[in-house]
Amino acid sequence: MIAKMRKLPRQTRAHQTVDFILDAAAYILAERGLAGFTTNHIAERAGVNISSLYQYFPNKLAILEALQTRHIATPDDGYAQWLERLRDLSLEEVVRSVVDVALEMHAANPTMHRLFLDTLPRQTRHSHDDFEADRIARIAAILLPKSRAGKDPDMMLFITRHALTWVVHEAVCERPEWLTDPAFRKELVALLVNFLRAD
Amino acid sequence: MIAKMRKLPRQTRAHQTVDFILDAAAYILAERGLAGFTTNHIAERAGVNISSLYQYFPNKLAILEALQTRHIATPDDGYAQWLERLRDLSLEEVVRSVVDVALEMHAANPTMHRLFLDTLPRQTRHSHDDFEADRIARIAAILLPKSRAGKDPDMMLFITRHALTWVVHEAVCERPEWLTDPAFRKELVALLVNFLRAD
Amino acid sequence: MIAKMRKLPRQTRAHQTVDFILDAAAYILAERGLAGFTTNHIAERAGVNISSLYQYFPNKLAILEALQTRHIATPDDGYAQWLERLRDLSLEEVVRSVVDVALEMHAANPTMHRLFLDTLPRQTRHSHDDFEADRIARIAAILLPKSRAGKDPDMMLFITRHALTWVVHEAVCERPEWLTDPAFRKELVALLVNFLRAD
Amino acid sequence: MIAKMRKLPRQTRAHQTVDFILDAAAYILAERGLAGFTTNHIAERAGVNISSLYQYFPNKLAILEALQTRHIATPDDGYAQWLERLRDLSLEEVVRSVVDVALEMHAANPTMHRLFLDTLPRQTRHSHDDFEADRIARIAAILLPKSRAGKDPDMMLFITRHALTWVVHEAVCERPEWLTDPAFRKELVALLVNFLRAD
DNA sequence: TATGAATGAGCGTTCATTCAT
DNA sequence: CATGAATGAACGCTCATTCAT
Repeated sequence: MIAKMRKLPRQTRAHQTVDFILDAAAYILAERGLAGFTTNHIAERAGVNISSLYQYFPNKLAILEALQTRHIATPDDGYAQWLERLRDLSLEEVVRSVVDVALEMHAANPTMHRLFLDTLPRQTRHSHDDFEADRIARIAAILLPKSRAGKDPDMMLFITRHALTWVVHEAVCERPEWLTDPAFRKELVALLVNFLRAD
Repeated sequence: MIAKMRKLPRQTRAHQTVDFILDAAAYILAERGLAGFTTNHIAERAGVNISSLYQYFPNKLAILEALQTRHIATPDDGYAQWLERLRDLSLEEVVRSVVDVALEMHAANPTMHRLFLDTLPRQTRHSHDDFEADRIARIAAILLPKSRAGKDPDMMLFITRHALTWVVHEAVCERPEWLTDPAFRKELVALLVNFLRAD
Repeated sequence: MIAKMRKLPRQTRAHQTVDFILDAAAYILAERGLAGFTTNHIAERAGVNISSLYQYFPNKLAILEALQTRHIATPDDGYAQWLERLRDLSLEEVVRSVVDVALEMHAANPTMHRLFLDTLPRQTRHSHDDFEADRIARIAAILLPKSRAGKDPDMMLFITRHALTWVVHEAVCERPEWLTDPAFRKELVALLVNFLRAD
Repeated sequence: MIAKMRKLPRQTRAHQTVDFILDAAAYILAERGLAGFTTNHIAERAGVNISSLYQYFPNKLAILEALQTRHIATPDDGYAQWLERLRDLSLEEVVRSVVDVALEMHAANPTMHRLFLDTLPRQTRHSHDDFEADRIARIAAILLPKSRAGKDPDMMLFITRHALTWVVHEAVCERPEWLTDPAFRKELVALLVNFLRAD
């Protein structure tokens, strides 16, 4: 968010402007899709002049990225601690915790998550997934030692990661109510635990 | 492919033209993404006049859809028979068979599959997935009786379906070589069987 | 109609083709206006191939002209005789006769006449009016000697001619039922007779 | 002119742009007819970017309408007063006054009036004539009581209105010099007075 | 800092017309 | 004689972006 912005807003008024723009951008993206996602429309909807928009964002893509970035919780200290605590838990407890986090993350603002999943092609989709991947990778590093010894740990990791991610993603799009349903959480845990624990 | 075409090519020359157009469309989509997917570029690349393009396709979207349709194997008689034969198999055997089919389908032309997954947003993606969904749904109807009794069969089905689909999709995009790797197939089977068979 | 056609249809089948084309042209003109009056649409509506159309008409304009020509009664022998007979009548009788002819001409196919008046700009409107003008001019040559001596006979003629023509035209467009109403005819006669006769 | 514009020009520079566009539009319409009346040509001739044109006019038709509107004198207070004064005049004086106004209106800018009459089909012609119709209708309300009692007053009105309008229109197109010729005015008055006063 | 005005490249699409069969 | 296929020029219009106030 910082990296790609032309200049940082120094006054609160400017902060507002940026927020207006991003809100408008979200609205436009939702309402008219990626094709209708035009700087002119965004500016108009935001009630700011198109030139003002370009004062904060160097180009259209930057808006899209800022939009995505705004909805990813940046990992903080709490995260590191949480990660640390996982080490001492059982496989099932770890998985349960991970699944919980994934569900919570998406349950927080499912419409926004869905927006990106629905309108953006894979290529355009922002680091979001990278972030997630990274986190899950770290977690996996904790998980693997607790799991059966598969031939190719990378492969197990890959499957675990994407199965979880995408089943949640599909739920975001098609069964958002499940995101807070304990039964769903239980099934997800079953899916992963049984896979990792092995036969 | 037929449905959405403006008029059917009658002469072989015309058939060629349509093929050129679709080939070019694939090329353009791969090379410049959905944003660069313009009728003018497609026509130019195809070496046909833009008007010829519009003689066969009523608009841009139709080309995209034709492109997707061209790469879906239409279920045939063999499919029905195969489906029938599943009934008498064990859970594990059924899953194995299903996973095999999924892998084969994508292994056949992974670049093409990836093309769509990478460049098209969910919304634009054609019935392909619907097809797949339908098939997997039928299969699931066979699978469920052989599985543990979950609280919500719909949920189990949902998870099974998307876990398989998307792990394969991600493999298409990032580990295409796995599509023919027996180890990958074995892990996938493990994922699903252990989930369905229960805890 | 003959003059501008590329080749004369020799067989009855060809005659039909030409008729189909003109019928379709009329339909298209009525339904989509002059802007939608395209050779492709006409051919399609006529059920003939576009190339066949071009075998009979050298270009689009020719169709439009043929269409207009088809609906002008070409002056024949009866006309000359009728004209001759006018010479011996009184002013009022002549005017009555002229008004009758004008009304009959337009009453015959008012929708067609209206079509041209509504959709074609003055410039594009075919010789129709020229024809009419010519006839009315001849008639005027008979009328004038029977009328008062105005300062500028050309002017009187101009006014008489256009007043009649356009009042009828407007009636065609907005009060087609008047075209056969004796009261309307009587008023038109009054308009012209009182103008020509008097003070 | 205001109604159909996308946004109002705020700076004088913008005002100029709009004027340039309308001037160019008039030129193009005159020079190449309605068929050649393309937004690209207009913009080029106006020396402004095509996008600027679209910033002020939502589409091609709007330009045409603005062009027509620009040349209709909007009825003002003077008009109402003039109308009032007619009430106390004799039939002949009223008609004379009305004819005068009609002639003056068209004499003011005959080429412009001709432009519309020649190039635009009836359907496309703007409210101009409606305006005129409305005014003449009001006037007719004053005229009729002073006239003979015809069977169908609506019919008399119709004839009076269109005879005047179209004879003037034809004069605009073919005898513009007559618009200021007292003889022409006298003949027009004769046409209408003798019709209304009756036989 | 924010606004109105301007711009050029390009897009999707249709048209009148001609060529090959 | 009639058809299917092809073509190039043009059209209306929008986009992301920059300049002048």
